[in-house]
Amino acid sequence: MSHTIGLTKAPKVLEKMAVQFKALGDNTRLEIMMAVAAGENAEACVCDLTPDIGLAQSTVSHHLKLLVDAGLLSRTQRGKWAFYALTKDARRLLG
Amino acid sequence: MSHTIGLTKAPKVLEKMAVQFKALGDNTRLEIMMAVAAGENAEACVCDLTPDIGLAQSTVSHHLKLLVDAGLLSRTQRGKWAFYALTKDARRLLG
DNA sequence: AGGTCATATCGATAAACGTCAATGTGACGC
DNA sequence: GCGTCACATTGACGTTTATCGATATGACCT
Repeated sequence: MSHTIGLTKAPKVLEKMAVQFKALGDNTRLEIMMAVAAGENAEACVCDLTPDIGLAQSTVSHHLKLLVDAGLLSRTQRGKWAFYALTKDARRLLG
Repeated sequence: MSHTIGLTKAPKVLEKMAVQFKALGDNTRLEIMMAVAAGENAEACVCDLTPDIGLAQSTVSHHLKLLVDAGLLSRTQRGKWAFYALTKDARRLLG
């Protein structure tokens, strides 16, 4: 048992952590995450998110893609709408 | 009991979270954190960190200041050396 | 097929960021 | 006090990022 609390990670793991932290390291994206979490069934579509966030639809879409790529949001298409929900990683990091 | 898992936070809290996540959202700074955690007594001085990281001393110093400002590292001067250690926030986020 | 609605992508622009070399500061030893 | 060592700060430079408006895609309805 070491005193390092198992904090030392492989470069690949470190890279993923950096991507996820970077994705959450932005006020707008944190607000998006909160808005998604607060949505009905803990999910939300862009049409609900955009007015909440108060930025252009293209900007919100851009942030959503970034969060999905980081593994923090999942995307499900239902009809015309795209629904986003928090992943396990996101709940672990934000809990 | 709500389904939002208490994820909705006050703006001030959100701001602090963003600052901390942003600070950790960089490979170099994550490596610094790991190097500090791996140091003897879970602390390290700039002279030890700089060769580990492989960047200019001024760059390492810059990142250290950023991490201290984010509340993720503490700084203690002992003689000529400045020792850095992980804060509780840092251990919670990296654990 | 054509129209419309929801979302994604593109191109541009301004601000923020990571890095370095050079210089400043502050503590120690002689 | 003077030189030196450890670290911090400054100024500059190229890269990345957040944002927007405009345009493209893709699903539904008639």
